[in-house]
Amino acid sequence: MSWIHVQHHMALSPSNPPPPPRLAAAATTNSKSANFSQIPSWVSLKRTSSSSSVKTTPPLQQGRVENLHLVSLSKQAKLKEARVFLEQMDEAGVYVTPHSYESLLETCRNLRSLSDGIYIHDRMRRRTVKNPSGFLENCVLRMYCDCGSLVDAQTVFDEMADRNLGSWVVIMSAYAEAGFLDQSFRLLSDMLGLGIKPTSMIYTGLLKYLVNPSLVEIGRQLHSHVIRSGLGSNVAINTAICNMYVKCGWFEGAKLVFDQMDEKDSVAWTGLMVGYTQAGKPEDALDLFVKMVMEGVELDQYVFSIVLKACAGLEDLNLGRQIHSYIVKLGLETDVSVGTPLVDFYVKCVNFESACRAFERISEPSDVSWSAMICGYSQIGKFDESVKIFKSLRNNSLILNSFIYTSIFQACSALADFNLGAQAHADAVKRSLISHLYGHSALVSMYSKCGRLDYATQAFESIAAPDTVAWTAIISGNAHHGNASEALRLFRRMQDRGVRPNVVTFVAVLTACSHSGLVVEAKNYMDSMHSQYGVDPTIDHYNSMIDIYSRAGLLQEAFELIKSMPFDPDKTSWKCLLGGCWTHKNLELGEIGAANLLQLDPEDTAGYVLLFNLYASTGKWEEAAGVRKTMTEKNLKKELSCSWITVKGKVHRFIVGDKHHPQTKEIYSKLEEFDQTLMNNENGLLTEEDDVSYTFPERKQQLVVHSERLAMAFGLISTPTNTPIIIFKNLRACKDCHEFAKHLSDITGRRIVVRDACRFHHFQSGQCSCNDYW
DNA sequence: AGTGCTAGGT
Repeated sequence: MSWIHVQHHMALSPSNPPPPPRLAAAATTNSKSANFSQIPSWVSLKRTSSSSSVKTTPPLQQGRVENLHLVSLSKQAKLKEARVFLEQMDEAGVYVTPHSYESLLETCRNLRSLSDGIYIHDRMRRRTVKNPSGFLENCVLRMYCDCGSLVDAQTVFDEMADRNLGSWVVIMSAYAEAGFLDQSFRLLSDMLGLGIKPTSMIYTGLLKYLVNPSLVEIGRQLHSHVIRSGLGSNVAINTAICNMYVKCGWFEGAKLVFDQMDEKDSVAWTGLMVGYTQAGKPEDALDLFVKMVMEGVELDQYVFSIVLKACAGLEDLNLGRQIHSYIVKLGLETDVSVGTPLVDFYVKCVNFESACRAFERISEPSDVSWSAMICGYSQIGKFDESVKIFKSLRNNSLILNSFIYTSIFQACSALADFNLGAQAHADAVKRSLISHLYGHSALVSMYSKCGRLDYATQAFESIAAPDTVAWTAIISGNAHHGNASEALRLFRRMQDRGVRPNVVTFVAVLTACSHSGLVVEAKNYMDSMHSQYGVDPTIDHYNSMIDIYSRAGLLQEAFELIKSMPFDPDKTSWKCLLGGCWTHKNLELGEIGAANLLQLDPEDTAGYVLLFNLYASTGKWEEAAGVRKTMTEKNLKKELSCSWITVKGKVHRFIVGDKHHPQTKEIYSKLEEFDQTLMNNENGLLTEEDDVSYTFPERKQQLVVHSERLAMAFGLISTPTNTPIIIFKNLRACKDCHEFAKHLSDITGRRIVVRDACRFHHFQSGQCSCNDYW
């Protein structure tokens, strides 16, 4: 039994749509030559009695249903099934129509599946398609080009019987896109040699791949050729030339061409504005917009998207609002291509409420619109809202893109949510939605900030060609985990690979030095930044250096640097000095530091705390009392200290002296097992966790357990002994708790990781990775 | 035919 002898009828007409494919149900009664077991019943043409009654309809073309099924498989991107089905059609001798081939080739192109494309092409040559039309040949050609096999494309092109202008466009553009401009131009001269007159498509196909400053000379030559060939007034070509010049950074050329265009529509204007905006000249783009409006050019949604981007670049809230009202007047604010950049504009101007309102007006928000909102929430620190959007998009099977995943990795970094971060990572891998570099760098940083430097390293190693940002992420990760030597080794490896460090890289390098007390090395990096790397130090670098000197007790050097650096010292500069003065008990410089700090910000709580400690540690109790009094008068309250730990995906938060946790009893009794001399606060200093009233000497008996210890104790009783206890806290670790963690790691044999506001501490066998230097 | 918005590292 073969299909081609079976009658066709109306089963597939619109009024009687086919039932959904029932793949398994159809696997029944086929015999002999062809095995049709995988064909849905509505394709195999065995019909029941009811169908034979519709005899009035003329039989459709033989093989029609099979070809429809083939096209349907290909449209669903089921190329594997399509190949199996093709073979069955072959065996049954069913003709495959050119339209089916066209559809299959298109799917191969879209999926970039060269192997399937080769298979289809082979089959076309072997089988029925003896004289393919020029159109179908072009489909094959385009398939090879899009699948990246220019060699095959060239062979097809050379052997084409029915070459048309489209064929030339396809192969020339493909060579240009792949960077083989010499081949494109070789073909252009072949073409001219054959007396074929190129159309505008030929030129625009080439011009769009010349948008690189190094190619501007070639672009100029092509431009002059275009003029000589008589196409100098073609709008499309001139627009493309204009785009090429502006994206090559040759603004005069672009303007010249633009001004000489007789007719220019919004596309030409938009292109030029894009060029200016990308080149960091948003003002010029906005000038063009004003001109455009005055000349009465019709404005479309694309115009507004780029204008809003320009406004966002300038963070010009006023101008943006004016344009917004213009958009509303034109009734364009519900259009997703206008609404989305509008949301982004308000986010960039840190006006989240307006962003929300703009978002609400979009009639059909796209994944890009949601992406902009996710960024907005992250920007105002509402990372949990970002995560909420992500989860609801995912649960509702809405479209997600690599931008969204990148933002979610960032949110997980900020929330230190390892579980969600790892889940999102797996999810993104499954959907092939990790952006090549952006996503990977965000992953490196996410894993590192979640305390998993091992995963961060793995994520980094999986990047084929890490760029400056990716290297910086892994260097910074090692720096914060206290692996200074590894950080510096990576810094050298980066340079060996020819990747240039930038300002941020040096922040990471100095951070590594700072956390390990590498004063000399830091000084060398600082000195070589400008001379050797051409990177000018910013105040952040100077502050790092001040911090390094101060921690090392080189307070005079720190002070000299503050006075001599080419920036006005900011709060951080003085705070670094003051911190060092406390640790190294230098009253004189400490008072200078505190005076300057409190002059810059009289409300800086940390400044008072440091000064209090400085006085207390040098026995100046009267002065210390004065500081405390000032704090009370100013009603300065410290940020509430808290520590948290994730157990089985649930976050357990503790504050100082917390007794709210359901397992409070077990937690406190666990703590009592450990040495009482390691209770906190024994030295009477004010720590980050303490309320001022608890820490005064006369009150020192009133001990309150720090949040960090509560979290550690809870970790001990609720996690398996072979796993590290990972604690996060919002403030810096206090010295006593640090000692306590060392002690705990020693007697319990557990690995303990504590991330405080500055860095990670890895405790093992009574030692900390920071070597007590932090 | 030629055009747009969203993302990484301190």
